Amino acid sequence: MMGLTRKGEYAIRGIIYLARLPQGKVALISEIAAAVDVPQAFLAKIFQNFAKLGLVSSARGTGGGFMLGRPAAKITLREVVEVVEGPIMPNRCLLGVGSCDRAAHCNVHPVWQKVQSQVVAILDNVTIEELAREER
Amino acid sequence: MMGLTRKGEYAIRGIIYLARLPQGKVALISEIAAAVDVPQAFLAKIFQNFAKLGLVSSARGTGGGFMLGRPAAKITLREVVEVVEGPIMPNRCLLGVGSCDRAAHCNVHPVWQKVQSQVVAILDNVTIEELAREER
DNA sequence: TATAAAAGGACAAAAATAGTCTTGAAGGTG
DNA sequence: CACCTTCAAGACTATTTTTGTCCTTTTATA
Repeated sequence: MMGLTRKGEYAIRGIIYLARLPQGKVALISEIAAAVDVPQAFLAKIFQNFAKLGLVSSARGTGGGFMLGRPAAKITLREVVEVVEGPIMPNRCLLGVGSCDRAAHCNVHPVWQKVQSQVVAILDNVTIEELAREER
Repeated sequence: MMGLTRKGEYAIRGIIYLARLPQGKVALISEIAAAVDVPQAFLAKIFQNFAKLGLVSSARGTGGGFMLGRPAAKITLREVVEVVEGPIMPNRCLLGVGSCDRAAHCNVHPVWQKVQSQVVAILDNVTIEELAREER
């Protein structure tokens, strides 16, 4: 329960790979996919999403490829996860008005709200730069 | 992402219904299902799990039905959720040895560990008794 | 123009979720 | 005992989500 899907894992692995590259270096999707052991076409989709959101920048044609769209220290784990998994949402109830007619008189609601904000807070506080650091 | 399934929602609704019953009163699965608006056969499965774990006690035959297996104040939301959804597990990595060969040198790992323990802590601190209280 | 790459869309397979149905077992009642 | 009531258990089915694949188009470079 409450689990990241494979897509989420792949996304994290992929962007960490980019973050570990020397400044200014671009990487082909084929290279990234091979390096982080993810089906290339699947990873390509994920990186398309990244690109649309500006998390990575992409260039086509010879010499093209992907690089981070901004410094790794400015990309949070939350962003990466939410791009592919959607908003962190422990329960439908939290979707908003109308989605849970019970919301008004539902004591469980505030619990999920708390869960959500705690998880968001944790993931917001982790940057890709930290995750990319090689340490032991 | 990170979401409760319908089964989880149903489980919570169902056990709260039980908790709101007067002491010692038993409820038929048909009654509960109608009251909380859940397919009866599906809810029956959920309650079978509850019974196996002792969260509810069940009796067959005329006059049978379900009641809480212990005081609502002694049943945590975490227990209820985990019975039907399995352990709270934001990432496969946390499953244990061998499940993630990256674990040893993976900086993301501790983040999921933190998420897990935070969520568990929240859900452990909420009892069904609290959830069953009618207030406004 | 030919080639290299990402973008985008349609499709397909597999797994998880959500739910049904049928039969069996246990317990009461006349 | 015969019969009815209720939960238990397992097999089955349908739907949705996840996890991919493949093919065509667009953009860029040489």
